[in-house]
This record gives sequence, C-alpha cells and structure tokens, in this order.
Amino acid sequence: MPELPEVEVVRAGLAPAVTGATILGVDVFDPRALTRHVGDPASFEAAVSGRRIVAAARRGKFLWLPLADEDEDEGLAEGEAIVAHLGMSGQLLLRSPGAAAERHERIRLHLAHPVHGELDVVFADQRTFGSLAVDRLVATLDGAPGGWGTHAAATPSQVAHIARDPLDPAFQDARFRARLSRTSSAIKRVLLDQTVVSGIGNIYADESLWAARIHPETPASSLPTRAVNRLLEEVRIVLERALAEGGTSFDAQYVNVNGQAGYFAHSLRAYGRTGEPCPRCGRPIVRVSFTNRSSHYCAHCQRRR
DNA sequence: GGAATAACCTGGATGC
DNA sequence: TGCATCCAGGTTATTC
Repeated sequence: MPELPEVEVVRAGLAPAVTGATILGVDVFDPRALTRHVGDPASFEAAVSGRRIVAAARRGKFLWLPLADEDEDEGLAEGEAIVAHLGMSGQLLLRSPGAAAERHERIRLHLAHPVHGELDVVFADQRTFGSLAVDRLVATLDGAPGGWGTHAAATPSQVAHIARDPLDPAFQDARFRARLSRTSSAIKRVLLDQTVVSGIGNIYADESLWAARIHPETPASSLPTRAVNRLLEEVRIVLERALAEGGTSFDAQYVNVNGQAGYFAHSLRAYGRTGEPCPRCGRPIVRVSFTNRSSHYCAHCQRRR
C-alpha cells in the first residue's frame, strides 16, 4: 500500500526523467482514473498537452507535477499541476514509447525530454482508488516549500488541507503535540488522519506504535509529552528505514517507476505478523479489527493505559 | 464542529 | 473444480 516511503521512491524515480519534459499527448483508457479531475478526459488532455513539467513534488501520499508553458520557470505560486494519488494500488511507471500496455493501465502520458528523448509515463491501478487530475496551485499558508522536490511555496488546491509529513523540514512538532492534546481519539486513528500528520498509513502506523510501545487505541490526549516525542522519533526512524529499503512490497501492487519491489516487508516488526513472536518479548503479535481495517500489536509490550 | 462510519474497487485467498 | 464470500485499505461524503 503506497505510503510515504513508497510514494517518495516513485517521486524520486520520476523527477530526473520528467523534469523539463514536454507532454506531447495523453491516452485515457479509463475515466475512473480521473475521479479527482474536474472535467472530462478531453479537458484533462487539453490542459496538459504541449506543457512542460518543471518538477516532481510530494507531500504525504500526494504527488504533483507542476506545469509551465514553454517560457515559464518553476517557482510560481500560481499555475497548475498534474496531481497524482496512488490510492491502494496505483503505479506510475516509466516506459519506452510503444511499449506493451501494462495490466490495469488507465492513463498514459507521452513525453519528450530534451536529454532523454521520448518516454511514456504509465498510470496503472488495479483497484482504481487512485487518480490523476489537473489542479490549480495555491500558496502554502506557512510560506515554506509545498513539499519534497519543489522550492515553490505552493501545493495543488486538493493537497492544501493535507498536513506536512514528519520528514518535512517545515513539520512543526509543537503543532502536532498540541493537536494530539485536543483529541481523545485513538492514537492510531490520529496517525492515519492526513490533516494531522501525512504520509502514514496502516503499515507504518502499526510499526511506529510498536516501536514506541504504545497501544493503538490509547486516547491521544492521554499520552504524556515524553511519549508523543518518542512516537514522533519512532515514526521518523521507521519511515526513513523504509525509504532506505525502497518501501514495503507484499505483492506486485507496489513497485518503483521501473517495476521493482522494495524490501522493507522483511523488516516489519508487527504489521502482518499475526501469531508470530514479538521481536522484543517473544509473545505473539495479535491482530484486531480497527475501523474497517486491522491493527497489529504486541499486547504485552503495548499495554493499554 | 468533531468523531465515526460507509462506500468506492479488484483480485487473491479461503471455505464449501 | 467451481462458485461464493471475505479481506486488503486511502480518501471522502455522509451521518451521528
């Protein structure tokens, strides 16, 4: 499931290939892949064709490719971008022009790069929770760059409500602590709330809470400052380790832009290890239903307060 | 206004 | 073997 490390791997793979490239044309094979786009496939194609990609940016699980006309530079707080969200199973793949269609291919962008020549960016998505869109850029409220991979203090309007991720230099720890202190919701639910902290999904929420020895249903406001700080530290460690290992792949659902899987699944301590011994105390990891999904934790190490 | 829940979707795994 | 059901989960609209 693409969370921050997986999306960042995709962004980092796209950036050198698409930055500076001009979009020659678009093929939309499934309009459901444009559910975030206001307008029909023809309007999407018209909005991007002939324009130049000036960066590959990311905040949390959202990616965007700021667009410029031939005589514009990046850095504008206005303008438009192609926004991408991979949802549950979305992939962005780099392919040679004329390469065979991918399974579940929904959209293909045809690009011409001044150095690399022509290439295609394929958006494939099995479960169709992901989508592309053209969206206007809006200035960030704090004046800092919109996210990783861009110097422009702007994000697509669809991303404006998304909080910064814990690896973002502009992430404010104090603001995070204050937000937690105001809600009695379960800490795992808060970690999954992208308006509080972005980039964390079910896998890394379970892993971070295990590392910080916090029960997933602990009311956020009951956590002492020391525990919140430890949790933030563990979140960052888990995300950085996963990023270094290329992300988490359980099957072919998550791959980088070249179709290769990441290795972090081998390093998971709690997620998906139901019944296996806790790496810390040896007692079995348990799985419980949690808001239409699963939580994995050690009932001994992560006792409920 | 905050919190909880349902719906969207496909394919692999499981049970009968 | 074949069919039916369950499960995975990010985001958002809806409901409480």
